[in-house]
Amino acid sequence: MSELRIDRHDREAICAAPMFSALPQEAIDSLLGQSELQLQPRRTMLFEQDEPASAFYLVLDGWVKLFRMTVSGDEAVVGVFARGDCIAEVPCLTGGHYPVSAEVVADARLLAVPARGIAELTRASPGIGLAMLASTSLHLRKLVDQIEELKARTGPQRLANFLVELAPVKQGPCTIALPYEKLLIAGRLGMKPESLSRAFQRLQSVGVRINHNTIAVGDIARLAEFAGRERLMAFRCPGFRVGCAPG
Amino acid sequence: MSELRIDRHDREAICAAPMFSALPQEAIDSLLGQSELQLQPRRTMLFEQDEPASAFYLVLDGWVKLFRMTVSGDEAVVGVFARGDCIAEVPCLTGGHYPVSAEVVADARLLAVPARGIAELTRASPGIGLAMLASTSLHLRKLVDQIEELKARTGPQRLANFLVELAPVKQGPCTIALPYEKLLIAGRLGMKPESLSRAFQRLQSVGVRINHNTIAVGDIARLAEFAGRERLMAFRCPGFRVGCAPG
DNA sequence: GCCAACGCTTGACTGAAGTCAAGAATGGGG
DNA sequence: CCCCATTCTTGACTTCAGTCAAGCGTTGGC
Repeated sequence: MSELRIDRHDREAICAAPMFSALPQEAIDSLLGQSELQLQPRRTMLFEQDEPASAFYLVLDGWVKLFRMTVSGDEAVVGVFARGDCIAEVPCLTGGHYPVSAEVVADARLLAVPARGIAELTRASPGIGLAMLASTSLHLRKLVDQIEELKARTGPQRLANFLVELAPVKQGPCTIALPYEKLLIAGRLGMKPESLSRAFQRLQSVGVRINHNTIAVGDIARLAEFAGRERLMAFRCPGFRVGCAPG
Repeated sequence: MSELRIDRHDREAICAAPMFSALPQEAIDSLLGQSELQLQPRRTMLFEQDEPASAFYLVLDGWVKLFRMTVSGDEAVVGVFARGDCIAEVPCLTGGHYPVSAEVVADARLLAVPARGIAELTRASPGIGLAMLASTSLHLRKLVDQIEELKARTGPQRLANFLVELAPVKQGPCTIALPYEKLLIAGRLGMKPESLSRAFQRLQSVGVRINHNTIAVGDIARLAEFAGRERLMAFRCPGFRVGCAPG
């Protein structure tokens, strides 16, 4: 729709993406020639689950959420993607359908690469299959990480881990600006907003202060240790009894 | 170790695997020539997480479990693979490390394809990158399915779904033989053996009878419907009270 | 044939997280 | 400016699943 140009800055981001980095310059040029720069406002859909894959996207700015609608109507967030991330390149190349839906959750600038473009390129420059595999490999890892996380960590631990990944430092104190709304963070971490609130509260006991969108961490290393802890059963009150005695 | 031959029957299974099906006959021959047929008994490891990927495996018989050890020492099962399934082809091709560990959980016959073999083949027959992408695409889908399942379904629902996938029919009654031990099924479904036991009990109310390793289902369609239900809060007894009255 | 090991089940209890409902805070739109 | 919608927080309650412990049944070794 809009006449937008790819500037030098964007070009860097594009070339750094795993799926482009292994390609020769002219292959990239060819793809960029067919691609379109899009501005998509928040709350718009890039594509819906089960549609035939017609294009893949590279995020230049903003945030995009990948999710599935479950039978019961609520959504399962599969990932949230930012600048430099590539979305749906696999179904595009294999000629399949999108396995998830994609929604813009913060006004985004995107590079949309049409599927037919890749199909051609594949014949012209055969190495591209391998290049994409590198990209896919990353996605696989992330999904496996997510499964491990869901199976083995509690809500507060997942949140702690999320914060550690966002943190600019490896140890010592720091402050973190939450990248998007808590509603979405909750989805990303596989819990309800109420549970997220409580998870934040719990983290106060390991030196985390919350103020709207900014988080102050006393010691990142301590937070990281908490995230990896073996299913926190801390906070046990010794002589505590519940309800009425039996009999 | 053993001098085993690939018979016609195995060849069929190999050619049907997504990552081989798109390859020309001579490419397959070349790979098979370098590969080794292995017999691996139960409880042996194929590879460990973080080892450099030296070979990938195609399962011809038996069952192989992929998992991760968590910091706390218990394992998160990422998948359980059977005849026709391909394991670890991606890290092999991209020259990375295994992202998970693999253990044989039922005596297995495996085709082990060395990594260097693929590297060569990649240069000789450039389409192979795409072929593998097809295979990878499947893995991605399965992982996404698993994440959705963990996030949106209860234990009994996951079990119901597991049974439905095993069932030979789409509706009506049938009996199912559990493919491996309940201990492993529990892992695969992301719960403890105790919880699995209870999940089986719950399923009795939707027409499931359990007898050791064989499951009798009254109506598969009913079970499938239960699996997709919106977080079963069924089975509430109207006038039921627990424990002692308050005050 | 006995005993130990293992896989599985059961019960009682605890803690984790979803639900429902009510309110505070924020942020546009008219 | 006010109003309404959205987001976030809090509280009370319920359900789900893990833990601990005991018990049953099968299997395999001696």
